[in-house]
Amino acid sequence: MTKKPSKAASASVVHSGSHMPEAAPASNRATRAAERRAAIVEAAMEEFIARGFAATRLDDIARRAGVAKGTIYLHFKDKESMFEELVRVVIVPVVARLTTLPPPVGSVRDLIEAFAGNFLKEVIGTRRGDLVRLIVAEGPRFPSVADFYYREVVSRGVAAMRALIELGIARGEIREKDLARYPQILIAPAMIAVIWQSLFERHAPLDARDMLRVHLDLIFGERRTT
Amino acid sequence: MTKKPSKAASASVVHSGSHMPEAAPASNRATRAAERRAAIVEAAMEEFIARGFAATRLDDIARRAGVAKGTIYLHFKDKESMFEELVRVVIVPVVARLTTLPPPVGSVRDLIEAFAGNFLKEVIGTRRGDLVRLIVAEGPRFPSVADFYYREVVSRGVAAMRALIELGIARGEIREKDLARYPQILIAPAMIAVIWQSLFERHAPLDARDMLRVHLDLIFGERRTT
Amino acid sequence: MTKKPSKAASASVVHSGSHMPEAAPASNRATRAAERRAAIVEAAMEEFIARGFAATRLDDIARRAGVAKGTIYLHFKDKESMFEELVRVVIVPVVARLTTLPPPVGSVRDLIEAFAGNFLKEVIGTRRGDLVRLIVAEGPRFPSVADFYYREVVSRGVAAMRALIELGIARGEIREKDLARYPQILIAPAMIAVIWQSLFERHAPLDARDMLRVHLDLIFGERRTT
Amino acid sequence: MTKKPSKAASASVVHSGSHMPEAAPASNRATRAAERRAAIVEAAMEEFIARGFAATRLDDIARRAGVAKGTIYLHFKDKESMFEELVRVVIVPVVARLTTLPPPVGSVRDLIEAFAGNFLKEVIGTRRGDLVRLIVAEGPRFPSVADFYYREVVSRGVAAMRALIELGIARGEIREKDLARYPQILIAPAMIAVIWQSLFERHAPLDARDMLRVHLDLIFGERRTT
DNA sequence: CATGAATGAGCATTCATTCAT
DNA sequence: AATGAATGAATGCTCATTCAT
Repeated sequence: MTKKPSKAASASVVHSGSHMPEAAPASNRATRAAERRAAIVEAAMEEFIARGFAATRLDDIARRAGVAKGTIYLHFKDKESMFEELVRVVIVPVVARLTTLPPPVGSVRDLIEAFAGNFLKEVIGTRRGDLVRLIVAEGPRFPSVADFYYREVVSRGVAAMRALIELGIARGEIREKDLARYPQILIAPAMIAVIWQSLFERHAPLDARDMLRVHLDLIFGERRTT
Repeated sequence: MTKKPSKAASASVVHSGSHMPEAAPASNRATRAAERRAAIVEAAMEEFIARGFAATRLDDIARRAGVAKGTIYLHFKDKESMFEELVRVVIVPVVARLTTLPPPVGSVRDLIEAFAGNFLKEVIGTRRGDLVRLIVAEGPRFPSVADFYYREVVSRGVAAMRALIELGIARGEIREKDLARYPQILIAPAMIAVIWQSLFERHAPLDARDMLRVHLDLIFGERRTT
Repeated sequence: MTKKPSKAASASVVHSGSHMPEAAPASNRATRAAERRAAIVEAAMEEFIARGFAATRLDDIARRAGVAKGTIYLHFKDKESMFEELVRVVIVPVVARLTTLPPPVGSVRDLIEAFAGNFLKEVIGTRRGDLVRLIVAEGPRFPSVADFYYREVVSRGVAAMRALIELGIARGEIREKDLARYPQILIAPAMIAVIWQSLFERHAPLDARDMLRVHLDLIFGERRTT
Repeated sequence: MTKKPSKAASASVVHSGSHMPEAAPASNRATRAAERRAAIVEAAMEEFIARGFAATRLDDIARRAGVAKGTIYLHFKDKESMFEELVRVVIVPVVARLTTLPPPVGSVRDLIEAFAGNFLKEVIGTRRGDLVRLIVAEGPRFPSVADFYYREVVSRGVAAMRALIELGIARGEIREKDLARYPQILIAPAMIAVIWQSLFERHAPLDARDMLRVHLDLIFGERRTT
């Protein structure tokens, strides 16, 4: 019935950040295919986040993407590989962006605060945050997804945090030396914030930015000047 | 063929802590019914944890519980309410146990360490830890579960932690006064440990106990004597 | 809608020859299951014969058998194994009957005529004849069916015919000694008759009985008295 | 990837016997179209023989023919009419060849042996033999194919055989006068040989040539000289 | 109460056919 | 003419739920 349901008008997770001149018609074959594929990925992510892998219907994805059901199979082998590729496609640019840290000028705390700011803006409370929860939810049934996520995001993030922590210790900004062994502690409140937004936001709103600040105070000692 | 698969011999999550006289033969009607119900809950939890709500088949639950499929419907209205009741049934005794804190003798750090010890033993890396991940996974599709979990576990846990933090601040054990506004920070590494066990244990084992100790050092200042 | 579509009233291929007292109610669980299974086999055979394996819809089989689609899967793993088992179930009793030849009294020609008479009555122009054509049609795609058919029917039939031919040669009834090397020649017109009925009956009716008689005249020499 | 799979290099069934000057470049529009059509027919026959009508995918035909899927629809209305036309196109030249019998010099047996030799070389164990089996398989679902096959092949073949048999009877070569009423008996072993090759060759190889010789011995009396 | 055979709505996937390029 | 991306009806199979025994 409703052929083109306005194509998920919300800000695209997939394309955000791309700088290609979308204004131009640019409707050659390859472009159209890429657009459709992106629409499918976008729609699939919405549905998977909202319902989980097993409960998501390809019919709904197709409808939301504005394509026919069969079209999905022109781009993905089956539902499972769609899910797996989807995670890759969405995660990779985020990682790329987050790991492009500003040059190490200023204090370690400044660096970490910049990182946290990015995270707050790009992940917490966004579709991407929901995706993190989705990975937590489906990881055990999709080892390849868990593997990918560990390899591309977690291990890198842990390594980056460890490097910063060691720098902070060397410069005397961080007192607790054992922290370098558990960079997870540095990240934990941010992860909790992500999950909290998904599950409990309506029960008790959480000021993630303020919480992260308090957490950094705990690690670096309270700041004299805000 | 394999009709009665010996009912998942592992330590029951459901009954631990119950004090009903199981020793007695007690094969009256009511007892038998209660046993069956417990077996179903136990089996359902295993299956839901392993596959998620949507992908779990009642057939498998019945087989694991050693009952017929129809029997499940004598105890639960349908799959959804089974899941919802299941979470209640499993969560309640855990909460009861965790909140039965020892009397506030000794330092606040000692109290929190006792709590963390319990958590390490009873939750992290156990079936109950998996249940937490399951709630994170299915929460958005089961508002009643998320509501229940928030009300019974999260809000209580947060309140309890806040009380302890305030006590610690009052006694001078904790320096960071803002921490009382975000007890989540205190709990975050424990939650991360729970999730880490489920998803990344095989990629990189995590010494949760040691990590929690480091985290407490961060909050209370390093301990002079271990 | 049409719940019980009168269950293919035609003479059952599956049960024909059984002498169980169907008059009795006899509706215990096992009996009912066997009846349903038989109904499915019956219906499946009709559909497979009429449309071939690939073009047959399980929906139609179910409707014709008077059961729900899911019921089929209580009895057969999938469409393929249903087809394979079906051939076995239908073929076996036919083989049993045909190989129960009358005791070798009288001439070899009498024996073979008795056999041909059976074949005319039980196979040519019947559902079972159609099944033979179906096996010819689907054999290449179902090696297991071709294997089974060769092992249970063809090799036995060839061996039995060879024994009769050798007996006929020994007794001087058959002159052509090389015939023992190709019992297929003896059977060939009967097979042609089977196929002719399926394909060309409406173009040119074939008196199979008379044709087989002429063929035997060819082999044994013309009969003096019919 | 493998766009043009070199077009099934084996001897073409479709073109064999054609005398068009393929050597010339001859790339005008009409010729190119005819070549494509021939490639499609060739590919379609391979696929239909291998999988049967219903299980054959146009995709596979197109790939094998080295054309795009849509191109098939420039030559054929749909899958059904492609199958129907295909049978015509392939059968006609075979019939033409087989019915071009050598002038009736020598004995009737010689004529029939010449015919059998042709059949052995051109049909039994070849792609065309498979096509016969395909017609047997799909005939009931394609009355037009069965009609065509009966009209063009079967009725002509039967008439030709009958003429030969009557000649043989008249000349005293054939004793069994009733044979003229059932020319099918003359052809039956050849048909059985065709089917045997398709289905049971790997179970028990059949020397078709020798079998046909024995069959002729049966009809004509054993030959004095080989 | 307990059972498990039976049901049928629901869904992933396929593939003949169309049509814009 | 030729292409192949797109379509969507069709179909095999699953599984939550029911109910006669």
